[in-house]
Amino acid sequence: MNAIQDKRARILASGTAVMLRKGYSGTGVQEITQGAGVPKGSFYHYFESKEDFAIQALHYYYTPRIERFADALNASQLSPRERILRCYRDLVGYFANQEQPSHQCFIGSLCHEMAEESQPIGYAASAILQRSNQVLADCLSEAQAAGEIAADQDPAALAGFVSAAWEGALLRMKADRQIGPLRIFIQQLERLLQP
Amino acid sequence: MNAIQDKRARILASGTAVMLRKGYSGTGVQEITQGAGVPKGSFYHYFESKEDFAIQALHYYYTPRIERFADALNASQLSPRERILRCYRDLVGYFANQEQPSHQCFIGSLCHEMAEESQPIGYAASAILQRSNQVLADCLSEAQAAGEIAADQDPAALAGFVSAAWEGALLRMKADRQIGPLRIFIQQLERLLQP
DNA sequence: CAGTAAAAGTTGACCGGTCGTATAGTGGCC
DNA sequence: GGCCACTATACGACCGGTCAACTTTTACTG
Repeated sequence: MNAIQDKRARILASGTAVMLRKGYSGTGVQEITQGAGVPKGSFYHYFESKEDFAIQALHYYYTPRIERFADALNASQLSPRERILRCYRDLVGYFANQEQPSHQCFIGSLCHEMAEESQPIGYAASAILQRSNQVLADCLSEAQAAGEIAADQDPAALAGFVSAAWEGALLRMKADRQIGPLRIFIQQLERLLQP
Repeated sequence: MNAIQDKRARILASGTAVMLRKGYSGTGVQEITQGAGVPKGSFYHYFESKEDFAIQALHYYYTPRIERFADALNASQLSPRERILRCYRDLVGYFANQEQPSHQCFIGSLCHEMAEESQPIGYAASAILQRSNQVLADCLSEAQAAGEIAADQDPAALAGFVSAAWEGALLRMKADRQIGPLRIFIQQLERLLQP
């Protein structure tokens, strides 16, 4: 009972890590199971296919992250606007502390590679992005009610724009290998979140 | 002389198209040469390796695009701000006319997959993004001089932010299979480009 | 309980293919 | 005949996925 959960989790952990680095096509089932220390045959016992695995991995990876994101945006003594800014500033700080700024956006890489070829993966990715968007939109709505951002902004639309811009900034950082794009993002975000 | 250029170009054209759809790892050398109608053996006569090919393909694909982008942003009777907006509106219009909105961002997908694993690809991608950025920044600078956008904005930074946001919007469109994210981008861009 | 048979869970050897790449050769031109 | 741009072929490695065989659990019987 616990054992099967354990193996499944180990495959998920190992596979997510590898896919994060090498992408979907670049990752072999063998490499995943090897990293997890389980026989290759087990992979297809716990997952229907590599595609199915990727979908499970997406949820495995993002469920706790979205939860933490929501916590950071909800429970705080700061104003809604400041909570959002702090969130992103913290993220930038995290990357700034790396000697070689690098980041693998799991959902971004999976989308680019597979959203078109595989509808199920596209759906899963879309659902996760939507959930994350909702969290941010709720906080923006709160900020709007507090008069911290312009009243004529649609919170959901603004949330989508901010998420997209962040995604793009991460990609740019990856290419440039420096956090300049993230600093620009913060600077523009501050400007965007104004009454 | 012409023949070798022709074959090289055909490999580039075919390979770029395939990689656009399937990504770097998902594309086989065989598939590329098959699509180009040349023997597989020829591939390594014209390109050092698959990695080298990807870099050449990046330039092959983006050089004319950046040129057209620059033309659209330079030679026009419209104001700089309107030229930028029209550019992006046209792009959105293009996607809106597809029954199934889809887009493959070559550079985005290559970055996600390879920017980290392969430094040469990362460099090439970074250089192209920078060139594209410069074009937009120049136009923004012009708009600023004309008093169309806020004077305290750094044109280069703003250009980077806009590009990143566009990139993210495209990715989101790909996952959602609808152009909502692009419409949001336009709406926020209009707001961003204001005195 | 002990014994056992059926069911469920687990796995590694193996499948047909494709991968990126090296190289020995081919055919045509000086 | 010598040269060289070009390509057919072969290579070992690895791909995602299958499945028969093995092990463990479960359920039931005497």
